[in-house]
Order: sequence, then structure tokens, then C-alpha cells
Amino acid sequence: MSVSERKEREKEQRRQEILRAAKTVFFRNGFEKTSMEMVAEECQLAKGTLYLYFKSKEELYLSLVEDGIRILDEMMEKTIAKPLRADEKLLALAQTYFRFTQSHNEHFTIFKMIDVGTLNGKVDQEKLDEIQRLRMAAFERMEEVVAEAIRQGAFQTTHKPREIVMMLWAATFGAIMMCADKCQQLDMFKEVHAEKFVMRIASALIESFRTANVQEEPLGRENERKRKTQKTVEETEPQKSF
Amino acid sequence: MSVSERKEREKEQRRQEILRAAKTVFFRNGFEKTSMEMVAEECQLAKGTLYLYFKSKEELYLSLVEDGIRILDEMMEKTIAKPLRADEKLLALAQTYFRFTQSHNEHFTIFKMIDVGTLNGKVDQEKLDEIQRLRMAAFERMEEVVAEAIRQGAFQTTHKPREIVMMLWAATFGAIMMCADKCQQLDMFKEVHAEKFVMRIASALIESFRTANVQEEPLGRENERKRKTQKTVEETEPQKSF
Amino acid sequence: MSVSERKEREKEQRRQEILRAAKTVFFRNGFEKTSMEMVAEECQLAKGTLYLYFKSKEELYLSLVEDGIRILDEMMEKTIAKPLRADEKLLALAQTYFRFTQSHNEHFTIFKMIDVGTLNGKVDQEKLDEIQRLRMAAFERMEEVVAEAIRQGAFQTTHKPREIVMMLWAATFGAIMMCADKCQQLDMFKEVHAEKFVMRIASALIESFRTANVQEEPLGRENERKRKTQKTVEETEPQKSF
Amino acid sequence: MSVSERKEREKEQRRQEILRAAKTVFFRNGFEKTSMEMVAEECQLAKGTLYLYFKSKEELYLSLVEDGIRILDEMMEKTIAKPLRADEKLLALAQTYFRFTQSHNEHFTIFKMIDVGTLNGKVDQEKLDEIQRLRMAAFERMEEVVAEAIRQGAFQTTHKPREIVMMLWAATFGAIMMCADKCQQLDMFKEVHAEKFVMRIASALIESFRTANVQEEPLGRENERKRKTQKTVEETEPQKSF
DNA sequence: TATGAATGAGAATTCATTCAT
DNA sequence: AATGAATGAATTCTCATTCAT
Repeated sequence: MSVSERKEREKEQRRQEILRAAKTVFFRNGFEKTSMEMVAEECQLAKGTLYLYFKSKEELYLSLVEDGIRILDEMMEKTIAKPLRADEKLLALAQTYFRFTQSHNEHFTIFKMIDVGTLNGKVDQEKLDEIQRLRMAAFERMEEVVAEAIRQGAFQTTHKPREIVMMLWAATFGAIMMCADKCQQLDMFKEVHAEKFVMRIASALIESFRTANVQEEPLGRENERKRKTQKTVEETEPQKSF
Repeated sequence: MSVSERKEREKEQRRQEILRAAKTVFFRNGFEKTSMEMVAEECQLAKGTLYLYFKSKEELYLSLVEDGIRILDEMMEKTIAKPLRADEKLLALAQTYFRFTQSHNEHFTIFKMIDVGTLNGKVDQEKLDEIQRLRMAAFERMEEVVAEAIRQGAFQTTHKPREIVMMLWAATFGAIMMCADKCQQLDMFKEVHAEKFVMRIASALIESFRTANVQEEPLGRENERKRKTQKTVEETEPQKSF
Repeated sequence: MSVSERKEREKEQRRQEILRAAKTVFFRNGFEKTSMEMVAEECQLAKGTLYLYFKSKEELYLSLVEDGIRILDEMMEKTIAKPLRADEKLLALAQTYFRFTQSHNEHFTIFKMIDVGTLNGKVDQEKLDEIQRLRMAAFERMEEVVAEAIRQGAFQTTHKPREIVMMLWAATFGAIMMCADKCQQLDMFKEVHAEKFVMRIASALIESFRTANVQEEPLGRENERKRKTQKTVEETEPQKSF
Repeated sequence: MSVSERKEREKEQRRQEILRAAKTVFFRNGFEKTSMEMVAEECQLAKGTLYLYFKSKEELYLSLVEDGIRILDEMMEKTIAKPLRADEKLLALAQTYFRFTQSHNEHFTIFKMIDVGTLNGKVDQEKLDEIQRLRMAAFERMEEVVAEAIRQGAFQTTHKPREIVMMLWAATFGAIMMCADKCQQLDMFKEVHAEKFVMRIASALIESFRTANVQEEPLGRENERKRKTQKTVEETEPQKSF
């Protein structure tokens, strides 16, 4: 037993070492400009060995994405566990997302490299599903927090919890992207204090949930077809309010 | 004259035809996974012909980006020209951005695919500068609108106009990204009415600018170093408010 | 008549202009690295036009070679016409060859670019023959000079005139090549006075023809087969004299 | 050890096999007209494999040149080691050069095909330097032989040893070139016994070194500028003697 | 006659993946 | 399990030549 256990452990270590190397070089060069040869060199293994641990370059990439998501997930879990009010937690979660992109810049940069969708057919569907599941789980946890905030009366909004999470997530993501290096970053964004910037957007949104907006209506697209036909002002002219 | 004019026009048409084909296939496969061969096939020309109109694959790609930015720029200009109040214009601009991403989905998708690093040294710096200039110009126009809103007393915020534009832009971008097809889109986003979603986020932000937030401080990073040393709660713990 | 004459003249001028342009760019870039496009640009004509005057890139090249040979031929003719003793003329001819390579460096460099033999099948055999004929003619004229030198008693050698010309030509050619730029020139040759160097070699050889060398035997290979079989020392060991 | 040794040996053999194939096809077609595909076919390997052994087509070519020079160098070394008088050795060296061009015709032909410009920037400067060094070394060894001949009183010439080597080398090279197959060889040269021809020229030159030529002056170009200005007869008119 | 747009057959090189050892 | 040599399809780009105008 002890022998096979050690072997198992060593195998896992090797796998981790490959992932580390891949993270380094993918981050440095991007997905397409990184060759398996480069990964092999970085971790001092032979090219062929990589294929004992990962079925393809795509699968290696996807494993990194998975790792990154797990890390983010754990960070968010810890934040949720903190003794804060529900509405405070939401802001803290935005901060957590931002801090993840800073402390795990490689992982975040790697996320952005390719659309996971492109990998369809090149990797186990199973693995893609697992990632989708992980991301959903994070969302659901956040929904819980929002639901609590509503129960506690912190939010008066008529939006559903899920919608609130989506809005918060989207805005936070946009803020982070704009500040991220390695993007087609506009000069002006180089000068802002990234964390403050992200937090300001997130808290502005959260603030807006505290007071009910009477014009709020569901964000769903159920009645979309009908609307299309009647061509309301709303679709052709800017909406002046909600 | 007439002959050379016609030739000129035909040449421009051919160029446009290549751009159309390129847009189609770059949109479908992304930059790296698209070969010049594929573009050539799409527009029924020989591979070599493409090089009569574009110096390299990178330049062809960048021309698409440039076109897209010009289109967006024009759309935004028209919105700004509308007889609306300044604060209404800001919302209308967010909508314009969104509508651009819908009606010119290929262009928008192509924006996102760009990895600036790939283009370095392969494209005229001139062209890159021109694009940067266009993007800056759009921002500056939006700043004007914000400045007007402040002058009109619609916004009480102490933020500088530029900061407001950045926040609005970032949030809108994030919202659009989350709803965009080709992203690692989460299932839940498939179910929202994209335009409403984007507009809701934008208007929530705009709303927050109407009332001064007393805790507001500049977003710049000037005093970053000092802060680093004194390690305030703000940097290690989630901020509870602004 | 006058009209067709003018046309004829213009056509010839155009041809010359193309040749001039080709000479310039072939010299600058070499045969392979020169494209017809470059030639066209240099002479401000369209690519297609070049093919009205020259059947192919190879034929254009060969025409340059032909021109060069004609120039050299004329220069040699003038030298031969000078009122010098026959043996002096031979030295003068070596000098003429050298001076041709200096004053018509482009032509000479172009000579060396490709083996004329490689053009077989890519150009009119006729043209190849014409070039061969021109080169032979030059040789025959030199033979005449040598024959005269022998008749005048300047040379005591038992070599046939043709052999003497060949030796002189070969040595002169070698000397010029060694001093030529654009070759894989050894450093040391950069420091010699090229003309003196060439002339010294030529005159050393000419000097050697003044006195009969008793061991001289014909340079022909008639009896080669026989020799091969008997394997003399001469073939395996260095010959100590002739 | 034995395993890795065998692998090492096999790898070297493969390298040699590629070099052999490359020699064959480069010899047949020249550098530009040979494609890596052709080399690959000749040695029954895949195109990509060539790049495991040679960084580029240029490097493969240069390796052949290097090999050739090494072979010639060894042959010359053996000749120099022979128990001959210094002046006899010089003749023997010319013969050695000639014999190299016969027994290693491919290598010699490949020498001539090289257009150094093509290799610039595509090959390790180191390798180019090594080749330059090898060629210089050969020259220096020959200089030694000449210096000895002078010490032994065989040569009365006032030329410096280096100049003598250069003259001998240039003339021998010219003679060999004229007889070489793949050149724009004149018909008449097909009929001479190449070795005799080469040797005759070399020995004529060597003979001329035995007796001092009173008019000898240094071949250097130190005082070139002065001469340019005073425009002596020597520069415009053929020199009648030395 | 002159043009120059279009062609399409290559060229060099890269690299994910396989497989014999 | 680990290796790394070998593969060969794919990619970008070039250019001599043709041909409709």
C-alpha cells in the first residue's frame, strides 16, 4: 500500500508541476504562441511525458482554468463565511473577485485567452460540464447572500436575487477588465487605483438596490416576441428611465 | 478619368469584399484559428490576392477592428447629437454601445479576440495609433456630455467627468460581455433580456451620480505608495461603504 | 517609314531602360532575391510590360549577361587595336579585363550570379549559343595575339596559342575573383591593390612564356585513358616540374 | 551509458545522412533552387525532421561548406607534412587543392554557390567566424611554407610570403574554376587535362618567384589615395612590365 | 502597346501528437 | 513511467506569369 500511495502522491506532484509550468508559459506567451515543447522545457520533462498527464494541449489549458476557478471559489467561500451583514458581504465579494485577479493574475489572464466554448470537441465534455457547474455554484452562493439581504430588509428592490447577482457580477467584471493589463487597455485606465475603481462601481450598484425602483420590471425575455412586433419606443429610442 | 475612376471603385469594392469575408471567418473562428486560406475561400479569391490589399493577416484583422471602431464612433456621435438632456444622453450612449454590439456582433466579437501582443511589430504603428486615437476621441466626447450634466446640476457627484465616463463604460462593457454569445457565457445570462439588463446597470450607475456621495475621494493612484506602507484596513478587509 | 522607325527606336529605348533597371536591382539584390516587380518599379513600368520585351526573368538576366560580354568584347578589341608589341598586348588585355570588372562592376557581379548552364530550357537556346559564340570570338582574337607574339619570337614556349590564352585567362580571372567584393572574400585580399595584384600575376605568367620550358608537353587529354590504367606517379604524387 | 552512447551515435549518423543528402541536392540544383522538401526526400525523412538537426536551410548549407573546408584543410595538412622541399610543397599544395575539387566536387561546387549575403542574419555569426578562421589558418600554414622556401634560398623574390600565397592561390583557383564542370565553362576547357593545366599555371608562377624581379614593389594599397590624385600613366594605360 | 489585378504553385518553418525504446 | 526522435499537416507569405481591358 505504502508504495502505491507514494507513487500516487508523486504522480500528483508531477501533475501539479506541469500545471505550474503551463501556467507560467501560457501567461507569458498566450495559448497559441505557447508550444508543448515550451511547457516541457519549463518543467524539465520530456514533451511526451506531458501527454501521460494531459490528453492534449487544450485539456492542459482547461485544467488551468479549472484550477483558477477553484481558487476563486475558495476565496469567495471564505468571504461568505465572514461575520458581515449580507449587503456588506456582496461588496466584499466584489473585492474578493478583484483581489483574485490581482493575486492570481496568471490564472485570470489565462481565463481570457480563449473562449472555453471553442474547446468543444477537443476536451472531455465532462470537464467542461464540471467547470460550468463550479461557476454556477459560485453564483448560487451569491444568490443566497442576496436573498438574505432581502430578508433582512437591506434591499428593497423587486429584482430577483439572481438578477441582482448577475448585475453585480457583470459590472465588477467590466471594471476589472478595464483595469487589466495585457488587454487593449485604454491609457486613462492606467492611472486609476484599480481596487478603488472596482469597488466604487460595485458599491454604486449595491446602493441602488437598497431603494426600490418603482419602474422595475423583470429582466427576463419571456415576452420578447410580442414586443418585437409592436416596436415600442423603448427599442428604438433610448429609455429615459426604468 | 471615367475608366480609372471605375477601376478605383472596383478596387475599393474588392477591398470591402475581402473585409466582409474576413469578418465572417474571423468572427467564426477567432484570429488564430482562421487562416488566410479560409478568408480567400470565403470571398472566392486566390490566397495571393489578399496580399494585394492587406500586407499581412494581422493588418487585415486590424482593419476590421478599425472599421468596427469607426462604426461605433459614428453611432455614438449620432446619439450625442440627439436633443436630449445630458444625463439622458449618457444612458442613450450605453444603449448605443449595446446596440452596436448587437447589430455589429462580428465586429464586437473581433474586438474581444484581439491580443494586442500578437500584432506588435506586425502592423504599422501608425494604424495602431489611429485606433487608439479614435477610442480616446469617443471617450472625450462622453466626457463633454458628463461635464454638461454637471453644469446643468443633474449630477452632484464630486467625481471628475473622466472618472464617471470610465465607470459607466466599464459597467456597460461588463454587462454586454456577460450577455455576449461567444463568451464563456453562463447559462443564466441566456435568459435575460440583454438590452434591459445592460440599461438597468447603466441607469443604476447614472442614478448614483445624481446624489453626491460624501465619502467620495479621487480614484487616482497618486498616493498609492504611502498607503502601501501603512496597510490600512481598507486594503486588507472589505470596505463596508464609500 | 519615319513613323515606324521612330516606333522602332522608342521600343529599343524602352528595352534599354528595362535592362538598366534590371542591372541595378539584380546587382543590388542578386538574381533570386530580385522580383520582376522590383525591376518594374525601378523603371517605372508595369510588371506586365516587362514581358513584352523579355520572355522571362531568366531571359532578362541573360540579356544583361550578353550586354556585359559585348562591352568586355569591345574593350578588348580596342586594346588589341593599340600599337603595342604582341606580348605587351597580352598584358594589356589582362588589364582590360580587370578594368572591365571595375568600371562595369554590376555586369561582372551579375555574371557570377548564376551558372549560365542552369538556364538551359528556360531561355532560347539561340541566345545561349550567341553568348557562347561571343566568348569564343574573344578567345580567338587573343589567340591571334599570342600567335603573333610567337611569330615575333617573343615567346619561346612550345605551348599552343590557345593553351597560352587559357592559362592567362584563368589566372587573371582567379586574381580578379579573389579581389572582388560580394564574394566570400578573404580579409587579406581587402588590403591589396587589386589592379597591381592582377597585373603581377598576369605578367608573371607572360614572363614564363618568354623562355621555353623543355619539359613542356601538350595539355590535351587525348591519352588520358591509357594513363588512367598505368597509374603513374604523376597522378598520385605531386608533380615536381613540367 | 551504452544506451545513451548508441543513441548519440545514431543521432550523429542521422546528421551525417542529412548532410549527405543535402550535399547531393544542393550540388545538383544550387542553394536557391533546392527546397528542404527535396533534401527530405533524398534522405527519406520528413521535412520537419531536418529542423531537429539544423536550425534552417541556411545553417544546413553552411554546415556543408564547413565540412568541405575541413576536408580541404586536412588534405593540405597532409601535403605539408610530406618530406618535400618547401618550394616543392607549394606546388604540391596547388595539386592538393585541385584534387580536392575533383574528389569532393560537390563540396567545391557548393562553395561557389554560396552568396554570403543570403546567409547574413540567418546563421550563427559564430559559425561564420569559425569558417573564416579555418580559411585563414590554411593561408597561414601556406605562408609558413613560403617563408621556409625563402629561408632556404629557393625564392629570391622581394614579395612578402603572404603576397606569394595570395598570388598562388588566386591563380590556382582561377585555373580550377575554368576547368570546373558546372561553370559557364567555355568549350575549349573541356579539352584540357585539368590537373596538368592547373599545375602548369601554378608552376609557372612558382618559377617566377625563384628569380627576383627588380621592379617588384609592395602590392598593398597604402598609398592609393596619393596615386589617385596624381593620375599616373600606370592607372590609365596598360603597364608594360613590372 | 501598356497595364496591373489575379492567380496558384510553391517556399520555409512550426508543432501537436505518436510511438518505439 | 519517461523519453525524445520523427512525423506531416498546416500556416504565412512570395512571385513569375497571364490576361482582360
